[in-house]
Amino acid sequence: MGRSPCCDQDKGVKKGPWMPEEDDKLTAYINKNGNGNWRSLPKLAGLNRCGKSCRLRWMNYLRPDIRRGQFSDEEESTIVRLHALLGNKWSKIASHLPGRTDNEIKNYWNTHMRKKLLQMGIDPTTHEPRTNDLNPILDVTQMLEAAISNGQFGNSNLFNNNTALEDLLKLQLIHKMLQIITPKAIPNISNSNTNPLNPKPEPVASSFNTNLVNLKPEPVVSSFNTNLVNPKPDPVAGQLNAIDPHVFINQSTNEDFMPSFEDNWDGFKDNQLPGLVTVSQEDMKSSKHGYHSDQIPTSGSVSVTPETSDLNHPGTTQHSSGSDVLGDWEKFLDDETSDSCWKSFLDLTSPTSSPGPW
DNA sequence: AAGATAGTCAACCGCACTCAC
DNA sequence: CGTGAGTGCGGTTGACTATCT
Repeated sequence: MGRSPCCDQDKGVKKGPWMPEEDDKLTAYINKNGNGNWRSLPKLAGLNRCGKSCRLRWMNYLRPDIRRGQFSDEEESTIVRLHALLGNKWSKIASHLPGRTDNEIKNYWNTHMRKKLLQMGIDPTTHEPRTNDLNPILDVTQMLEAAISNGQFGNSNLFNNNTALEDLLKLQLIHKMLQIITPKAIPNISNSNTNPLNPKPEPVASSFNTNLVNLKPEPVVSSFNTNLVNPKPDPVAGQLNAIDPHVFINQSTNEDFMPSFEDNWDGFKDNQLPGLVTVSQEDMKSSKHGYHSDQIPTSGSVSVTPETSDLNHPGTTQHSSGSDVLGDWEKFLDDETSDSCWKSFLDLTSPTSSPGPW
């Protein structure tokens, strides 16, 4: 539109921090006359400021209903949820937080909450686990792919030979994904890095679940089908963007609504997962497929031996053999109450499924 | 103790929207 | 319908403060 600036900058209007006297003048004027026309207000109030500056000062600082000070946990939680829903619509977010200004929320987000989310391994923009945190998955996937096609494994194909190692690798993959989706529910296999191919320490998953995000395991299907596993748009996830179990958005109407997630969650948590599995390097080496020594992961959960593993996590069972674990998983997967998505997920990783990494 | 670096937050800038004319 | 004034909004800046070296 090419409109002229609201303030004639050549007239030397004051900029920068407001003096207490200016605040007094502005407050007194608005208290007396209201905040009608911002452009004419400065002159009428005897201020050498542009109207925009006056408006900003009033809206963000001088308004009597402004609430200042630390954000409460509840407010933080609300901001995270609303940001997941609305993005950087600070004014809309602010409208849900009485007494807070868009500017204050924006600053708080950029200085505190972004950092917090990043530390938790969450992309503050997408509210999804960060790509780097998917490396363990990708790595295991690559292992699986390599196992399928790599000549170094000899003529045998891991997947054509339905071995314990194959299953263990699958389970390892699932475990990593569960950890990312439900970090609290799925403890680490060990304190060591669980990424077999990348010895770098992972972002602190244990801090993932704070009162900020209020994480119960998220609806698995929507999480999986958004951008982690299946690049295809998911009809359910498309309508229910389950950033937070307590706040959903109907994207077609852009209105918040609260489905009964508790029921889903109850169903989910009742599905106790079988104990986690560890595979020692010896297991790998002794595999009948002749795991090439160069290919053996040197650290991480895949190579944790019973002697070195620290599996005394609550809910984690140490097994003397992989087959016992597989039995548990089999039961879990065969259980009528189990979420069928796990079955289909396992199917996805099988060689009979459609081509591609999954 | 002093300089460097990082963190915080008020304020500015410019674009976009609404509405009156 | 086109134009411009008024306003709202989001990104960015820069001054100030705290912490580190």
